[in-house]
Amino acid sequence: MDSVAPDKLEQEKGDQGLRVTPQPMRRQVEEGLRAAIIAGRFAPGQHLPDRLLCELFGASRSVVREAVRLLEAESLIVVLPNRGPFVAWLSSTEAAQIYEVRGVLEALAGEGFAIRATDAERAELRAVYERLAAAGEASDRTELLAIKRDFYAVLLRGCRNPMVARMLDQMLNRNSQLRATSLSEPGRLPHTVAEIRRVVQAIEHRDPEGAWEACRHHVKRAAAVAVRILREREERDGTPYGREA
Amino acid sequence: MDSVAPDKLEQEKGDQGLRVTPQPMRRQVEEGLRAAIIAGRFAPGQHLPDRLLCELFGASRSVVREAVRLLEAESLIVVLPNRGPFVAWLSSTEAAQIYEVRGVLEALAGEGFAIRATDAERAELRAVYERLAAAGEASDRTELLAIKRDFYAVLLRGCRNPMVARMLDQMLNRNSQLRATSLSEPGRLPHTVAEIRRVVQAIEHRDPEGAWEACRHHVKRAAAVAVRILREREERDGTPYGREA
DNA sequence: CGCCGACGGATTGTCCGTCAATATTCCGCC
DNA sequence: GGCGGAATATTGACGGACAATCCGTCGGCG
Repeated sequence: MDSVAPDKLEQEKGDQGLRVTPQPMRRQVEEGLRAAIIAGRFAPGQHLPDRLLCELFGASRSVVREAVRLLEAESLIVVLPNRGPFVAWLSSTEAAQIYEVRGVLEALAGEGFAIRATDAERAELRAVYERLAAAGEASDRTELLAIKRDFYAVLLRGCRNPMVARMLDQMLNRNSQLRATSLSEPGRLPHTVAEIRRVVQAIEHRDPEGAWEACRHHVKRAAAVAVRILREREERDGTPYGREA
Repeated sequence: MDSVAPDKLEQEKGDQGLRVTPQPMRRQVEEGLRAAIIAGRFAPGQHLPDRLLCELFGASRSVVREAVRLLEAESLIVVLPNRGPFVAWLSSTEAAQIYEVRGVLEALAGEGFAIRATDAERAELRAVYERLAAAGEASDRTELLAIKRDFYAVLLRGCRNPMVARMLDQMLNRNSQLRATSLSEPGRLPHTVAEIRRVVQAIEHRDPEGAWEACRHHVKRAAAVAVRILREREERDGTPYGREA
């Protein structure tokens, strides 16, 4: 059994370089489906027959099924035996657990950023924060979500730990629908801005412990709001997953 | 676009109950392949042509490819475009990053166990620890690895947080080969036992903070040993992945 | 009237054969 | 001996086919 090791091949994904060959079809389906779920274009709990996905993406069943398998591993899709794929949904307890994990990962990312990021990256983070602070209550949700997405993009890049980035990214994807609702909670925005400011300030002072605490604090607050909303919704209409189109 | 939610279906995996229907072939391939990689039956960096996997598991290409996709999402397999799947390998810096993530997750698990585990589970954990303490230097690696696997099984069950369990399980799988080498480091075992004892004691005292610190400390120590060994190995033979049969 | 069971449609799980695109190997040629 | 190109192997993707399973419906029966 030979174990020939590929020579100068990188397994990192960051170095696709100047590669011009198109992504394989599978990736396109995978990314499209992931984006659609994260954006809430499919309702949680919705059934996704592979025939539907086939004609939606214009791909064959093999490709669709492989993409579904990947998203299943990310817990964005749940595959029931002999029933097929469903869009994953969250109960309030699951959401609380996710926030718990997200808290420590985000703290780790903040700490790493404070230690290892470049000055340019610090400035970038500050700039994103300023955009958030400038966005008043008037801004719509999509604007706010975009800013927060950018914030995390900078944070995950600057923390210099692809593993943290991968895991935290999964967590953020997993509760992306929730973030939309918790961000739109009336009166929540000023608190969010203040919490993020603490993170940015700690990072600018190169204070890893401070960044750690600020991140954990922020996630803890966000979790409290999101879980409360989710629990209220569950009490109101009995089902843990939405039914909006 | 209807979004009919399946009624009392659970998406948790823990409740397969008394289900007697055989797992789909795909799961068998997936689990077999995962187990083989974790056990080190394939060398890191080894190429796994799907034809090989097909006749190895007696399955068709579709099944094999879907299983590979899942393991790709777990980072146990790396798929190079137009080259196919390879067994993932670790550089010393990647290993360090994994240990960093594993540290906070394990701390979170320990904390959760201290807070939420039942008395029976505490006793179980203590029992596993006693087995570890009893196993002298004489024991072979497979025995030690089995005990540690049991330890983590109890820990992940008792922490009452399936998300932490999933993530941490992935991390443990990812560096399973490393654990074998770091456990067999001469003189390391007594330290390991002492570190684990601190974890168990803190949990028995229902001291979440103590458990947190003890877990982080244990992982930090294990990381130091593993990364050092890996770095030495890289310096010695230049390649970050083994070539043993 | 309501429950139970059989039938039929729909969907998944799996396999197979085919074809194009790409990577690897090897061989002849200069 | 090095180089270029053909031959081969492997992946990426497609579509059809078939059995097994699940779901809803309909009809029979107590």
